[in-house]
Amino acid sequence: MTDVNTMPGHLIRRYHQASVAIFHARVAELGYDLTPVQYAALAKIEAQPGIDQVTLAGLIAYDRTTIGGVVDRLVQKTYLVREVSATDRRARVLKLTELGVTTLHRLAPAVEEAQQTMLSGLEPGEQAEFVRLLQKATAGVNQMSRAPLKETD
Amino acid sequence: MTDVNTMPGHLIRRYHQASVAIFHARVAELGYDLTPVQYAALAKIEAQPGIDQVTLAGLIAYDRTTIGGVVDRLVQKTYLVREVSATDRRARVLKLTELGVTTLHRLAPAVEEAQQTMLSGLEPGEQAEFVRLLQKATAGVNQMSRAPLKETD
DNA sequence: ACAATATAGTCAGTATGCTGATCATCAGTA
DNA sequence: TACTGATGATCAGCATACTGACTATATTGT
Repeated sequence: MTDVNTMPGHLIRRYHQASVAIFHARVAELGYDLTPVQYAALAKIEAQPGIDQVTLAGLIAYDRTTIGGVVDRLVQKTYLVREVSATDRRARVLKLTELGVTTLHRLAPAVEEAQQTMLSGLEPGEQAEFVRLLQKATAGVNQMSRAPLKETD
Repeated sequence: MTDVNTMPGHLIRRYHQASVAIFHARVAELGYDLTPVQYAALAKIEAQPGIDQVTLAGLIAYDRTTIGGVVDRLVQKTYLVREVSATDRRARVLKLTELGVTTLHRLAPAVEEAQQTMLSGLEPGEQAEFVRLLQKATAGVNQMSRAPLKETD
């Protein structure tokens, strides 16, 4: 009898679910309403101002269709500015606003705490090993996703 | 500089993404179009015929709102029958159809293979340890999800 | 220069998940 | 019995993700 609750795929789904809930709770405590995906996008755009949407998607392993909506919402919240690229009129260039930068820095500690909370079921000694294996396992299946990571970072 | 690509939350999102893609690919090879969530629901209903939606949701850690739509689609595909409970007119009782049972059994090997593929980035020795840690970590954050697992199984 | 191809982005449609509200029904109690 | 609260299910609305198709613009090859 193969119980779904012992299958990696099902465990991953549940863990992801909880991880999003934890992130949301921490961020809400500070009075913000940013999703993990939105946060990751902001963080990457800060690191590489002027990045276009497809490159951004590659750097954080998003689907290029999804990124459009994410950027829309961030622009709407005035964390971002999206402009047509001067060198390629197909491309949209992304930059953080001042509010975007402030928000990102203000949320950083809460995001770090959320990561710790996600690992709180493990012994301190197990946590590092788990993250190592998670990185390795994720790297192993990277190409099987529609939105693989492309680290030209 | 804390890169999101080293954060557990971000890794688990990516891993989940790939895991769904792998599942979908394997199932599509057999000519089916079932999602991981739909498969898990079918598997649990087979194990407990006549289960109601809330109990089902608890057993596989779904949100009770989500389960409605999942069941809708499974009913539409004629894998399931949903009837008003004889003992509690609020509740909907779920049972597999013959097609549902056949499909479930036909997909089982592909689902097993998908689980193996998800772990393929790890050494054989690491896989068991990873699954153990994943189970432990997931159990540790179970209560922080809106849809915690309730195993009265 | 022109045709073929590739790329950036969007749109429509579908499936999970969530929040918060509502409705119907059930169970316990005054 | 009538009231109160709890519970099963649904609905509206939003945010990720996916598929597949489409437009506009660049690039490449002849």
